[in-house]
Amino acid sequence: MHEEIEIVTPERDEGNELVSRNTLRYIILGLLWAHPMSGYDIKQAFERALASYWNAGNSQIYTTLKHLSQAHLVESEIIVQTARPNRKVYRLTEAGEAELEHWLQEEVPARFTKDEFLTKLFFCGETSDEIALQHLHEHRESLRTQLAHMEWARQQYATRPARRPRLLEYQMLVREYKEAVLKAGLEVTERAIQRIEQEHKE
Amino acid sequence: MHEEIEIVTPERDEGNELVSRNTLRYIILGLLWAHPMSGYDIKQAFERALASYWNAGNSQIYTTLKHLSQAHLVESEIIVQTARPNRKVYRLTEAGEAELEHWLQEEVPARFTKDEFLTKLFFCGETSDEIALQHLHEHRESLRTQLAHMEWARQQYATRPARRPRLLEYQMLVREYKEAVLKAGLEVTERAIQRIEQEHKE
DNA sequence: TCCATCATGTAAGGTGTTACATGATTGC
DNA sequence: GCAATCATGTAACACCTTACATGATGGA
Repeated sequence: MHEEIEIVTPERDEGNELVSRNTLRYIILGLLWAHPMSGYDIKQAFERALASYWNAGNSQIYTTLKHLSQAHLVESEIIVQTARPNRKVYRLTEAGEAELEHWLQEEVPARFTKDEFLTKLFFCGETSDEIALQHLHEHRESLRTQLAHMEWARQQYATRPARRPRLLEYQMLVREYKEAVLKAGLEVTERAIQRIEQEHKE
Repeated sequence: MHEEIEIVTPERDEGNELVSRNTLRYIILGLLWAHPMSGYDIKQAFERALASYWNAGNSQIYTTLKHLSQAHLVESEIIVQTARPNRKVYRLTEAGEAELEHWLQEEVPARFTKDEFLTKLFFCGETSDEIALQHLHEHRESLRTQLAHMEWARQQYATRPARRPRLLEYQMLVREYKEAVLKAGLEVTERAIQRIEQEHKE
């Protein structure tokens, strides 16, 4: 009896484009390129820096690491600890680096956009203005929280001495982008709230 | 021998909140509330009005209609046609209306954001500025196309005589929101392109 | 003749989320 | 004594995408 180890390699079609995108794989490769990390570290990296653009639960992170390992894109080493559970630290293999490089060059696929707030708001004409207002208020709160997080991130980037300035440069650009988009959304939301509240006072 | 018909009703937990969200279900209910429609019509409604906020393929639309039908939230009627394939037109049941109403009142769930462009840009410090620039150029094009579509939609809303002004009001708000967000993204993208191109001329 | 439109679907597989399981240490 | 943190994972399922299947009509 022997274990069958299934080697999962990303499939490419004739045009050398990935059939399945699995963004999470590449995010993990991108993170590991910067530093070798454990699954736990990766989850933390998401929460610190990436969560506004992409996020994943533990379970997905650990299973993806396993897949990457089976595809020989990463390799792991167990760091024995006494007072804490052992850590399984992953690093990129050469194949992993090549894979990441390929993803970075590849065009961003055009995908369906999905925005649950706008989708619900779209149908709010089928219910009362009170309900719509409540959604708008909640959304405003959410945007303010997110903007506060962006401000926090800005300060992090500003104060941290950059060991690798190129990495930081693009992370700051992404932060700037997200902040601008959130602000634009906030303005429209605030105007809408005012407008609807005005109509109801009259 | 008899067929077992599985009645799929949306599950609620004790707090009376939906366990699974299945936004597409509610979008379809929302569309059918306005007019009875066939699957084909729904696909077209997506392309005309909804695609910027949510979209779905044919296959998903037809299977979801089937589910909704099994859950007695919609009912269908076959419209026989001679020169074209028959149409299966769906309309809301009372249970369907109640379900829609419930969804409209329910808070928008906080979910992970996913933005493939920003995610890739985040890692562009790990590759060359040339590659980043190419992504930025492609993204700019995409934003311009989307903005053109928003302008088209604005004109549609402006010229169409509103049979049900409340429905339109919120659709226009959503359009306005999306447009503002796209514009904000375009500005940051254009600034970034200029900045990076400047650096390379020096 | 060839392609687009009308119209409805099935099958398979990839992706993402929730719930669950485990167990020691450190700080309040 | 209780909760949070550290640390890794499995199982089940919900959701989404791609590819495929069918077949008539009408216009370029």
